[in-house]
Amino acid sequence: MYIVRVALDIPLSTLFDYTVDEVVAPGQRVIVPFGRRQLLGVIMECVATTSISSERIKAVIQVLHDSAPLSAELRKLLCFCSDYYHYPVGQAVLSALPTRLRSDKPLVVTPILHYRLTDKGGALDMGDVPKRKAVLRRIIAKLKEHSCNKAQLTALSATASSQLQWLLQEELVESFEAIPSAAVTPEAKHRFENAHQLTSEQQQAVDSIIKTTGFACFLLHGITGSGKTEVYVHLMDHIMQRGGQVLLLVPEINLTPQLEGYFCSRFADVTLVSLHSGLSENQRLHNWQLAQSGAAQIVLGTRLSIFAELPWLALIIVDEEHDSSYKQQDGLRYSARDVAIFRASQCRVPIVLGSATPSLESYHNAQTGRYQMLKLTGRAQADARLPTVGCINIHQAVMHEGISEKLLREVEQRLVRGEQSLLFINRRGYAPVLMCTECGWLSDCKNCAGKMVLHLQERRLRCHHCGYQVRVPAACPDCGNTELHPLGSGTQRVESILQERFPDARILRVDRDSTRNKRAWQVMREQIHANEVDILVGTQMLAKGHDFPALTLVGVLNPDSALYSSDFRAAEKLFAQLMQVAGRAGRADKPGEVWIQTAFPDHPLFRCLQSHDFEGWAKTQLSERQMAGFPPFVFQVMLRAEGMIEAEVYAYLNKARAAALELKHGIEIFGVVPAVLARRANHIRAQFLIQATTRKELQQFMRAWKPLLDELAVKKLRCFLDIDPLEF
DNA sequence: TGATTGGACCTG
DNA sequence: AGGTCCAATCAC
Repeated sequence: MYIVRVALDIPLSTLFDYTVDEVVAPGQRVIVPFGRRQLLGVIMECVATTSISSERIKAVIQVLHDSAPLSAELRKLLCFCSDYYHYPVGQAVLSALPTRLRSDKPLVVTPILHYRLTDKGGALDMGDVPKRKAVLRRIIAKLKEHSCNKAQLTALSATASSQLQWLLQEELVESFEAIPSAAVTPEAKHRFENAHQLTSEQQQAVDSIIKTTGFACFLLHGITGSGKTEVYVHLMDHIMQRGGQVLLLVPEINLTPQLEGYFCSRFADVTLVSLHSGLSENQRLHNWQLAQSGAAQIVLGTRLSIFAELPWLALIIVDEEHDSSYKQQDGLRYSARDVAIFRASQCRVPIVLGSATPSLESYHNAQTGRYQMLKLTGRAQADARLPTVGCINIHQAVMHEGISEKLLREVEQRLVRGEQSLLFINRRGYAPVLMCTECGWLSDCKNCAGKMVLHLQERRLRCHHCGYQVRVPAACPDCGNTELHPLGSGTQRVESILQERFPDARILRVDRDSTRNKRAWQVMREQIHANEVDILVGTQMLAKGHDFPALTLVGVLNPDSALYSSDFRAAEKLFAQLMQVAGRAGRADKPGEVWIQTAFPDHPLFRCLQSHDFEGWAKTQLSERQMAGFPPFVFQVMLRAEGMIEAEVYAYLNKARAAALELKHGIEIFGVVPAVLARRANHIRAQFLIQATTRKELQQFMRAWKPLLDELAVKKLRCFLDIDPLEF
């Protein structure tokens, strides 16, 4: 008879002890009785004794052998996260598993179909395939390199799936089942397409990283176009030569198919898998197991892939490390970048944080010597120039409904020259609020403290916080006045203004509304690349990744709200975003121009942007942060609560705050304040902040405070702790 | 009078 | 979380 300590998906910070009569290993999945029900759990420890009396302890119902046990390394990582983020250990463990492994239903492994050329297809000469069938040619070319799964092929184009059907019908391509292999040691069997000569800066960066043994954290600070990806490729090659696995984190799902295609083209015969929430359950499990068995040499994924098991992990890369999507905003509120650093140190492997605009946290750590700074200052293609950046003072310029005459002229020039323009505005919909010209009525949401956004196309007012929508009223609901006036502009309004001014221009709007359909964004990217678009209007979606070679003009419409935001990170975020969007312009042989419409053309943010001076910007920001006592000079935790009754929310937070003050830890405890959106979906939201000058102090305080918090917990309220919060 | 509903308590 | 137990409240 053995005793095991089991992690269960229960919001309690303990493990549960069970007896088991067979020999088991930690990390195995088990089914256990829990109250009246049965739950799936993971064995975290095998122990000799328990404090649970023999009458109360129950026996494991079944030990599952259909999946490999979680490694000690991953279990330790998850325990660290549970501890650091003060989140129930069982929920932390279970939330890291692919959904199929969290269910107590037996695992039926449905094989993933792969595709390869038949003999008939292999005999096909590229000359036989019509030039006009570009997608078909790409599929065949890809399959000539290696077999692919469906996801890899459909990533090539929006129409790839129907072309694949045709190829199968014609028996040029056949499918076969890929069986997840048993544990393997990766072999250096790949062929490396070393297409580019590294610049000396790139070579130096690669050399510094590969010469380290054990843990080291590098901040790869490289301007857009300086060839960070090429550094990654060379590092990966080096690691894979030695039989190691590489974990590459990227901020968004949208970026994985392109990157997956790119790395596959650089490394023939490499097993690369992606991990993100967009995969089917089956595919996700399959890829997870390929990583776990060691068969996948490269794992490319979003934040959740930081919990992938990699027995031969030898390098972690976090691309665009400043990106806030690395922070999970519900449940286990982890920062994948920070967890990655912990994981690298635990595994004694190097980690590379890459960015053109590092987070001030990382930049500060590099300045103080905790990380090693590696700089790429030159563009990889020597002839490519940085875009010129200028400001248009909106108080001195001739404006047409929010767009300056100057910017419109610039757009016109691009139209004449057959080049593309991009107008960047971080607001979707037609106008952010509708107003009555008579009585001043505003389109408030009935469930939230926010305003309903006017969507003219759909003729709806929509709340972006709770999803509530109504038809646009014909008259003011308060006074009956029929003159309702849209205030401010969003992407839809900019699109219609441009269409009016340039009736013949092909305008494409890219925001969450226009790309809601799964395929839509990919179709649009293809249109942009095929030069079927003259003017792009879009939100931050357009700023991330993706080169648009014909793009030579970027206009930024109203970024000023970030300059006087209550969120101390708003300016940092804006700088990164503008740097990124500016990087879209003029990447090929044509120089790019960026025009920013602002009321504050002399603001240091724009000054630094004009001279492409990240370092100057970072230094002014860091000294401001130091004076104000903000991160990265302090470490924070936020306690938030939401509930239907305002008094209950505040009563809970005030009690929690009193308990914190009572502990007399000498750390800073701020007052209870309403959240930025004080009411959302009819729930009152409030919060308070605690900060300390070191992580250690904060964690010591948390260890004393957390049990008191658990005692205060009220069922009717949703309460949660956010360690190292990014949003306020 | 039984039926419904909400809160406290517990899970090994 | 989700289930159970128990008591207050409700409809007739």
